[in-house]
Amino acid sequence: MTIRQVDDSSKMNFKIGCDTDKSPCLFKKFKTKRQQAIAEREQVLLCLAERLMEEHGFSGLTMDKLVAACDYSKGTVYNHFSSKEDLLSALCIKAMKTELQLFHKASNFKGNAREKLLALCFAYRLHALLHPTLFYCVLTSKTPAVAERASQERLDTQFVLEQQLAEVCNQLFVLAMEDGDLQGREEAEFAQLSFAAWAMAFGSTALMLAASTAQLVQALEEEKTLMFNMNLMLDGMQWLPLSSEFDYWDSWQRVGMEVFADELSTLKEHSKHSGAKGKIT
Amino acid sequence: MTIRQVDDSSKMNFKIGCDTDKSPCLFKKFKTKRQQAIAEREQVLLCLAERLMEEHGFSGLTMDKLVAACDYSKGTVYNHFSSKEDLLSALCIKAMKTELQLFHKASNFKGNAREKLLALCFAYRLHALLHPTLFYCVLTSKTPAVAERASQERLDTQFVLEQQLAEVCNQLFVLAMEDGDLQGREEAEFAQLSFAAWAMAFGSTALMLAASTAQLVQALEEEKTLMFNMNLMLDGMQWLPLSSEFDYWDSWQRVGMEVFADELSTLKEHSKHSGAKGKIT
DNA sequence: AACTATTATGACGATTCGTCAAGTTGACGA
DNA sequence: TCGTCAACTTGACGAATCGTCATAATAGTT
Repeated sequence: MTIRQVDDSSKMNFKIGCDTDKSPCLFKKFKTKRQQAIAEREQVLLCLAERLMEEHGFSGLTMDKLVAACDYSKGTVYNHFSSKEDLLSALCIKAMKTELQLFHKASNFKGNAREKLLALCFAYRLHALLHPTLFYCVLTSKTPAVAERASQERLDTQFVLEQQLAEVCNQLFVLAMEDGDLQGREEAEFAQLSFAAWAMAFGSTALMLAASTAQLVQALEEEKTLMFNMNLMLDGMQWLPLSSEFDYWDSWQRVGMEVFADELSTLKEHSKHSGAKGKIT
Repeated sequence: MTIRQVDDSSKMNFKIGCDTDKSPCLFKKFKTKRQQAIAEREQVLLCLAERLMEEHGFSGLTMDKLVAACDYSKGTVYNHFSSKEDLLSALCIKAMKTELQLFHKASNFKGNAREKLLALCFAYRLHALLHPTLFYCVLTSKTPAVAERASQERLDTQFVLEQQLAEVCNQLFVLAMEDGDLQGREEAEFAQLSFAAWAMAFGSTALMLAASTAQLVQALEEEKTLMFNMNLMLDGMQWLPLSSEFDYWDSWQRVGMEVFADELSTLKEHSKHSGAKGKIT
């Protein structure tokens, strides 16, 4: 199997088994029970960190608090995450993984290519609403302040996940092309079009999440706004069928009922318990 | 003792270019020289803070460092900014004010309504490139972690500025309607359409600024991407003339040459001195 | 059991945030 | 010019946090 990492002896003492699971389809390839236990503990720590952040807000996540909340000492925690930024980066990875799962679920929606893309956007917004703190976490991880202090391994993982997320979107353009819904576009343009879709979904979602700006758009129906914006842009791409000749609001609602019923009820439950909007502080 | 608007004739700042009450609280009327001096000092502190952030990065801005860098004591600095978040909020206001100035400049571009909207986007991107750290600053200020600890007065100012920025955009929709370039839209829809434009401009700009995602779009021509995305969406709105029948790339370049020549040369100068991209850490 | 490589511990120094009691300033009236 | 007092300034301080490292504990091997 894999050769043991004997080479880098200087780091050996300080780095524990940061699981080298760059490949998502992972065999758990741990030599010892010990490393296995360490990897499992990392997941426990991450869940704890996520809970701390959801409860006490974004700035309420502290290495000291995490240490106090778990059964291990500071040194042990620092063996897993070399800095607070590294922890953030790990949380970002966790968020992207669940996002990817939602994406895969969304692309199973039965419908034409454009409906599937809307389903993807539905998943994107759903994820942001379910985990608003993690959404900010992903944003923050792009900041150089974080990126510069995160371990290279995690940065690589982030990059891979980003590509996988983008690939799900790209495939829909290929599908639309095959179905004849998108004409006169070169395959080389797909990256550009895909980026446009991503930018619109991200921009709309992020702005709607931001509290103060919400005052400006409170007159709008938040639920419909993302779909509305995406439709504007997809019409601009001449992606058939156009929104004037197809009831995408019906599709949007069906995505919620047919694919994400569980998540939506969780969301309702959640917002009942904790006020109007998820706390992010 | 509260004689408010009596002594303004003696304190009038004769600024070239009729500055009536556009900026809400910059040129207030001060009762005493002392308060005048304090207000001026606040501007000095803000400039210092901005420089600290540009030099040492986003996380390099510290109250302690600011205190060390200026000639005043900690208590005095805290008299101006009640917390680090309040300072961030003040920087955000500063950023939005310069952005508003760029917006006004942009709307003077000679052309049809859609060209003017593109000019606005040009200004938006320009501002982000000129002050990447301030761009992140504005983003961060929307975060509850910051908003909850900023003074109410600053939050109000932010809200006013936000409305003014949005109003510049809204006016272009009115203009397009009057010119017959946008048909079949109710005025009630303007807020929605304006939000869509804002979301697209913000999403595209923010994603392109984020370092790691830039790897995904490095194949694209960054310079053209924002314009491309905006055109997709504006075509979707049926905002005439459509991009298929008008050379907006020419307009885009003319905006740079005719309106923002100075800023562009500053930008080039800046990027020469300090590597490829602005540091944000 | 003894030995060694790996992991765990928590006290510690360094930074940073924000406060406050004591000291200083300056506008104003006498 | 001087005294007064409200407003402003100062910097030492306590609390919280970050990250390190010498030392203790443990698992695996002989």
